[in-house]
Amino acid sequence: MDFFEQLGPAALGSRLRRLSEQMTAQAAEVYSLYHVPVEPRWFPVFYVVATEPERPVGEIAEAIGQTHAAVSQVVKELVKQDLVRVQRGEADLRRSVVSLTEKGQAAWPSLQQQTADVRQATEALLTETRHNLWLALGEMEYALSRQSLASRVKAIRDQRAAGEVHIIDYAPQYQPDFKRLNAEWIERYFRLEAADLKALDHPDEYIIQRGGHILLASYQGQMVGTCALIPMVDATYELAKMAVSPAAQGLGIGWRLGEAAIAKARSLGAQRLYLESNTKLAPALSLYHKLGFRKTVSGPPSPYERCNIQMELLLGS
Amino acid sequence: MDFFEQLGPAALGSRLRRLSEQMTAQAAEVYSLYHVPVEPRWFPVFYVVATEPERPVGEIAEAIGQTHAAVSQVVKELVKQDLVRVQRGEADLRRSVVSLTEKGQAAWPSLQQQTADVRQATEALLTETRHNLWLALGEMEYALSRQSLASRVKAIRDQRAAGEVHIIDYAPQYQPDFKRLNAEWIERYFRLEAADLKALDHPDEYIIQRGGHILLASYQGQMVGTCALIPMVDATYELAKMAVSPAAQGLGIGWRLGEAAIAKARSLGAQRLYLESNTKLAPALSLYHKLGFRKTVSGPPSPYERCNIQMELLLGS
DNA sequence: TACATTTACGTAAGTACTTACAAATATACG
DNA sequence: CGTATATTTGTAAGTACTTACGTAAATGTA
Repeated sequence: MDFFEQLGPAALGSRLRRLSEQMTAQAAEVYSLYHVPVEPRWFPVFYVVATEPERPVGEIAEAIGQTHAAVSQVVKELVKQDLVRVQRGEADLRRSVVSLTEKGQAAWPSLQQQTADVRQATEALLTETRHNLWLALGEMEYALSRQSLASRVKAIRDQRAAGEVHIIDYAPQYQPDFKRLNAEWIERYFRLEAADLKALDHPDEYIIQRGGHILLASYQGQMVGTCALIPMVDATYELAKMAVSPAAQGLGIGWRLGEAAIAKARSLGAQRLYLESNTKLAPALSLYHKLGFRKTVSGPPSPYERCNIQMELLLGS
Repeated sequence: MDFFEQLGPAALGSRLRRLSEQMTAQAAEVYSLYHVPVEPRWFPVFYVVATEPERPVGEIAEAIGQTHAAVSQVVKELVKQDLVRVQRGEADLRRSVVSLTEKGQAAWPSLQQQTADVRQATEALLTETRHNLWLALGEMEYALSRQSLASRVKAIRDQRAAGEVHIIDYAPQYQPDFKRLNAEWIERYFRLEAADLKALDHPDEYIIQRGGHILLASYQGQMVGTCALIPMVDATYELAKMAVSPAAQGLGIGWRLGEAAIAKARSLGAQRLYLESNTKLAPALSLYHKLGFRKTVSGPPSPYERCNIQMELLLGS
């Protein structure tokens, strides 16, 4: 059972489940000790109905933090046991208003007694420990309500990943990566056009030798992103061939590439960046917008079929 | 959601489950963040197989605190995903030895990375709170391993019940209770005999007026137990008509009645108590033994068919 | 060496919830 | 006032485990 020790808090979820299952099993024993005709899993619903009568299913569900479906099923059982009765709501016929039957009323005092005993036992248990589980649970729920575990983990991963992402300049040996990364997404959404193949197969000839630049992003020893700057007229560069591998998306690599490309453009004396894209590519457009690009209509006609939106970023001086 | 506040620690189990479900849901999100072809519920098994290769199913189950059936099912899934491979044990053909495939090996580093990130996030989360959940869980598991919740609750209930159990002397208005309590168990195990009916219907005539005594136990306003002392020859009294209502069993009422009867017999100058019972009634025999009764063969023939064992308790002087 | 018992495992079914979907009723909107 | 949308509930199916049970292999016993 050293699994939990080895893993430590990374197994917090599993450990919580294990203890909760243990408590559930214990609860079953406690119930058999008292002679109450109520099963442990019915308790929350029964408790709410007993303390606040005439509640509809939905409200009970909200009170105990379960779904209406679960409550509906438990109520069905309780009706079968003749512990509660269900009536249509008076004002709203959709509602199922639940209240105790005579048998339910009769069972309530014993159940209250049992609950009081369990509470006393648990409270004693909690004072036996140095770290109070009840308070810890409350604090943990509060902390998670402020920021979920998933987003906390993501923040840590992103921070770690940032240190492992490197933006490097093109070199001929990267041509296969450059082609693969671009072909991957183009073929997913559109189809490769002749203009694509020329640039992807011969980036040296069609981009570098014409005064352009290509940047690549590496992560954990693999090439996971690219983008290119291609000179146009009037101190304008086109930002093109922006691609990030699906396996590396969500790491902010597009942003890093974009920023690096803008910095490179500035250092080349560019006054303006221009790009073409497609409105189907929502995440890409949102990235461009965050980088400062805005929609324009002044661009030249595109050689690519798939382009239906043009954007620009004025760099000032 | 004031259900948990109202109930307090009595709802500890439910609250644990709720948080564990929340964590499970968060885990699913975390997994989708990393591009690992492993589902959250596979993790424990995968982890053990990755860190300690060539483990049979049973050992994996023990390490992660689940049943072998659960592990068997997860392994089946993992085999379908080509993440692990199963071989027959070399020395023991019953064993299913599990090890990682190449694909599993390939997924392992990412999973390790993810685990490290989750651990870091959770550790940060734990230091954010005043009461450390991880330590509290450990302490709670330890406390429960020393004494289960059920037995703690039972101790509290018994203590409370002891104050509510009263042993009182017979009065004519208790005749229906006296009859009901005895008839209840006799009819459950045997059948009512003529000798029973005489004593149960007319205790005044057949017991009290012959110098005998009847004790009753009341609990929460109800009569839940009886026993009788019937004079025999030679300063011997028969302990008879011992009965405790099934709904009140486990509260030590039999013990209280027995002790009261022994005290009463002493005060009457009895030198010996005698009783007849049946070997089918194991709990009753164990109670008599605890009260000091021992098996004997010296008794007179019983007027009751159901009796096949005789016991006595010498009171000394 | 034969036979009963124990051990290891897989499969089926149960459990206590969930999500997904469907039906009935209530409300909003032109 | 009719129709679209929202709300409330019940039912079915899924989930991630469990318990129960059956089979095969190993072990103990006479």
